[in-house]
Amino acid sequence: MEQNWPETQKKEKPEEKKLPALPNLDKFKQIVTRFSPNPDCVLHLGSARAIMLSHEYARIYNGKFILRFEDTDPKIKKPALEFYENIRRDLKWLGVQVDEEYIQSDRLPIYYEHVEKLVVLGAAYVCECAQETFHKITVLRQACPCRDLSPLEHLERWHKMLNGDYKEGQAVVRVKTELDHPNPAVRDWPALRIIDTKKHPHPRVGSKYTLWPLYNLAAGIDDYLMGITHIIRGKEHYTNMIRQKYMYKALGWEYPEAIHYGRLKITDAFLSKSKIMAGIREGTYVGFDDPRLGTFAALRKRGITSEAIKKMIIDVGVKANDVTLSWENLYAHNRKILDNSSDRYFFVSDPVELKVNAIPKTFISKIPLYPEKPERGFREYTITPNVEENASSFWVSKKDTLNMELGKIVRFMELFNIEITKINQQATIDAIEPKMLIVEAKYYSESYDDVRRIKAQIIQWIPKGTEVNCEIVLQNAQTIEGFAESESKKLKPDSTIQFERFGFTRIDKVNQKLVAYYTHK
RNA sequence: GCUCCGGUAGUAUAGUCCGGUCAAGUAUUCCGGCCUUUCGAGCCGAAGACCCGGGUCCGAAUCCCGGCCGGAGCACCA
Repeated sequence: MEQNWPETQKKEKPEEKKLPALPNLDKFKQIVTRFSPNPDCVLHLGSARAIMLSHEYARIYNGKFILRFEDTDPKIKKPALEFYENIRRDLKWLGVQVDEEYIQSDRLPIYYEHVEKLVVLGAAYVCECAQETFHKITVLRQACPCRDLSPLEHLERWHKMLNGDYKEGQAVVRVKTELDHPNPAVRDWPALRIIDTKKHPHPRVGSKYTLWPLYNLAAGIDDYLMGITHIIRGKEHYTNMIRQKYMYKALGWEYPEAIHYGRLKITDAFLSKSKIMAGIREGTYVGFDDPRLGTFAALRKRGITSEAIKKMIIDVGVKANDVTLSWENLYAHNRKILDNSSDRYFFVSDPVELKVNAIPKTFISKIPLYPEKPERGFREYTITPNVEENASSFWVSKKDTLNMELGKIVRFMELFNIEITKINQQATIDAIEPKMLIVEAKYYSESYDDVRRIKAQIIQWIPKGTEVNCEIVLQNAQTIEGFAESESKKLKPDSTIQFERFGFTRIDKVNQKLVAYYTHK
């Protein structure tokens, strides 16, 4: 026992938050969890709880994690081929190891078998009532005309269903519950219906089947057959557990442990499939990875790491109340990860030309990629003043010129100090186009120590002529244009860096132009 | 409307089952300071919460009742 179930709640130091122990562990030989998405959309942060918690528990207990595609609605929540692979890719990115994978559209005969069994047992029946009629009757806690027919008659109806004698909407299989159950939604729930797959072909199996299980039948049977010990899913499924328990009882099965957590939202992001899909269709979003979306694809593109998401989810835990996460919280986790793995580079936004005169010699600036760890290397720039004027021009951020005034000493980081000799009226700078600003300075001194005491502003600089055009895409999809230093051309797409005094970004494209996505400060 | 579930600082969470050690812990945010050739990291400090009202009890964040607020379900969706 002790070995099988490592401690989940060690007292120790309160360093890493741990998940609470799963209930009734000793009832099971091996813990089995599952994540069961409908491949009708991409995955987003709203699914993170189900994924991370289910997977994490499987790993903690040396159990098994199953991915199950629930693609049994070819009509309303129609799956699409692209999303199966998409979901697998997202899970991989999230660091999830799938031990087994199932696709429900491959398993229809299994569901049919169980339906037949339930019908024979008298635990399910084929109902020919119109939907509306059925509800009118059950609201009154009464049996519909079909319910009390003999199992034999229902078996006959069932075979008619299999034969295709009914058309869409003409019959439905219901699982018997209790007609006086306080919640009308539980009373004789529908388990399987007919879909005209000539009109609505399934993306994987086309028109091969017309009888399709509903959620409670398919998920309920699969959870049992796959040996799921702990179901971790959203609280919208709470009533489904109650419904399914009737079927389990009829079949003599024991229902797994079920944990229902609350909805997860994040401020200002759309975490609803329908809104995402609508936005894509209408062209509001450039794609599933549009930075405004809460999809994993978008988060990935923005440089949010899966480790940060995992930490966040473990932090949130399994409570039944809804949570509205703040981006700041996610960023804090992510920053800790990125800070260590990201090299530092220079970026100037709204570049302003700054000419430095009276440069006494050629300077070679070796700038560490990561100041605290020189062993990570350097990038190097040589500043050679022109012979006519001993001058050289640089690009600096307009933002930084806002603080400049005549006579002020400013340090070019890791290069030299300058004194401002010419600049537009301070009050007007803000309104002037960066290109129209005229800023000049003269060389002041080289050593950092010279300006340390006066706390001179330390700014980023890029030698004119070496700049790389750079576009930074923000979370709101707006972009910032500027220049990055030339060494940034060596960066690989998908790496994350920090543009000093600007923020962390993920490199998206390195061509003529550098395209980066802003991650966070 | 009916059936469930939940309400601890800005955000999230611990504690609630088995009332006292909780004048409420932690993370993050915010604020102040230190450090730093980044407005990042790190360090120190400060601020900030038990939905409301009754009841039980020597004692309630924890138990009971009522209210308020929030969420979910009430599909031939998942």
